[in-house]
Amino acid sequence: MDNWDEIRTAYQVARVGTVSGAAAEMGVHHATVIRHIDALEARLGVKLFQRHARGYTTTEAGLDLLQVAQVTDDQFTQLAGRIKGQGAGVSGELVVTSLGALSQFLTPALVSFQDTNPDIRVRYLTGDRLFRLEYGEAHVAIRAGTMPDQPDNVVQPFMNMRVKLVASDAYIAKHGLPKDEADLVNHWFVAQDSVTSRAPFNQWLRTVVGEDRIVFRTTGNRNIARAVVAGAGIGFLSEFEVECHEGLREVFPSRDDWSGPLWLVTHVDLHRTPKVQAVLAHLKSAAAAQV
Amino acid sequence: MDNWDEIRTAYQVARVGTVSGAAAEMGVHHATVIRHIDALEARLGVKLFQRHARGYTTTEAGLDLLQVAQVTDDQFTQLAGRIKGQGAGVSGELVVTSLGALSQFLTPALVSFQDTNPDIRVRYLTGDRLFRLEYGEAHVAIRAGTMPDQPDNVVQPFMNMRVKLVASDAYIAKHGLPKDEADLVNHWFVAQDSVTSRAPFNQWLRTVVGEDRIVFRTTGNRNIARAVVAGAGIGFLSEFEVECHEGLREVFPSRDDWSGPLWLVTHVDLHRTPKVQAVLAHLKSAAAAQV
DNA sequence: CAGATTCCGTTCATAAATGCACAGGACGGT
DNA sequence: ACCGTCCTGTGCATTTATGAACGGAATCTG
Repeated sequence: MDNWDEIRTAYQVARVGTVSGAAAEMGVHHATVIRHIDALEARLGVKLFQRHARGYTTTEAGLDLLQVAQVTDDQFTQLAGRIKGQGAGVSGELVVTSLGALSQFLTPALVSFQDTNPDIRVRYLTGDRLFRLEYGEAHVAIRAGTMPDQPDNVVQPFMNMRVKLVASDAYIAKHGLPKDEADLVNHWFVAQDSVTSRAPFNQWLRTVVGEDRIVFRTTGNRNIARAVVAGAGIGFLSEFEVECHEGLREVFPSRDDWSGPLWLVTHVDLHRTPKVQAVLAHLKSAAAAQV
Repeated sequence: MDNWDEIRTAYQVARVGTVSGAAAEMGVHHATVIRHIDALEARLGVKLFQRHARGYTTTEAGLDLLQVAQVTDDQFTQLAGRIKGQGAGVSGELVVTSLGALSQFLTPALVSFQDTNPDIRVRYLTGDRLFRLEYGEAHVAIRAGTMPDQPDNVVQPFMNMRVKLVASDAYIAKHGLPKDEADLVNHWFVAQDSVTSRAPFNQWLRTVVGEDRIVFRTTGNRNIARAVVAGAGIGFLSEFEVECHEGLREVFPSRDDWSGPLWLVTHVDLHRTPKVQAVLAHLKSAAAAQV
């Protein structure tokens, strides 16, 4: 049973009772209606209508089709309403993904967004692997580093993630504070496990101190924070993470060339929808308030 | 929400996950699939899919469409099965119409037909007005008189309705039996009210006896039978009606030129269906058994 | 009873949808 | 790192479906 348009034509004829009435209803020529009916009946091998001078009256088969197609028509009308409304309003699911390090900042921003848009259901995904926008895994992604250049992605600058070089009180009690940059080579550090990290502060660290001074390597910002707190060494933490740990002190004032840009990335197919636009605006205003 | 074919295309894409897969499924070119999706999305104003190199993945709107169209597809498949099966099998409603005079013969024939086809629901309509096949009021009609020549009707000879010239015992006791045809002018008759009746036996009666010998006219074969039984006069009754009344005697042996042909009439749109063919065969065999 | 209306049904010109061929990109295996 | 495969996307030729016009039949109406 392919060719649903012919079913729709037959439905209209069964509903209205005449070919010309159905043709006017659908805005097509009545010859088209006749052709659809003939084709459908030929394929089914059963007459759906009895033709006479006053119009078409349904056979039993046509009556069956009428009832089924009536339901279908209602279903499709409701579906169209839902889809159009969904595109217009700000509702449904909203999936945002980012590096785990940003959860301190993003979580409250997303909560307040959900608060102002009660029809939204937020899913905030963080993880080591990159969630891919092009597979529909997220509506909005926050990416760090150099500007992404995926062809189907819409990229906007978001904010700078300030990082601070901090040490715990326990570490300072044991090794003291570095006097200046040159003194850093005499200290111990905690850093990202991946040697190839392209984050600006990691590159800076690699140029200033040798690899042998990095005594603790781990994966994930959370583990780095724990290691710093435990006194394993000096390390870079985002300003959000510094705020939520006790006993951390900044060993140097933040340098601008440490901070890497963050990008708001959306898929081109979703970028124009009001929902995505709304959350983008909300996140940007939250970022502005942060500074 | 017109153009149900595009919905079907979108449904297949949502189900399969790729444009080319859906195109192969439907036996069309993948360019057609792309065009359908684009047109549907443009009309809805919402993206149904996110495009990427591995295929199409549904958005929320596309998922909604998938679920609705899935139901529709099932419904249409079942509908096609019902309609095709209905065309193939002998089931459903069967509407037969005839003159009331034939109910004595037709009713048992239709009962036995329903007995051998339990899925049949018989509606046997008799009435003064002619039920019109072209409006779908009946599947099969039994007509008397000259061969009908409606353009959309299929006409087959059915049987000859034997009529007998009978009188009641009460009449015979009063007036005696006619000795021969010439003696008929001395008797009294019961006949159809309509002077213009074209039934052969009525025409014969008009030529043999004068109008003034017809002392009782009424409408409907049933009333004629009652008048004859009551002794009002001699009258023509079908052989079926003679059988079910007591005290009637044939005044002459039946003449062949009294009997008028009966016709089985079906609408051309229904004539080829197995159901109609089955009932036609059954009625013909019943007529043959009658003779 | 005759004109007017409203249907259906068919033929031919036209517009629209379809198929084809090719290009470009992404992914996976060797 | 390269090649093969599978996917999407687009311009062009063709088939297909559609629209316009006419004819015919039945019904309604005054």
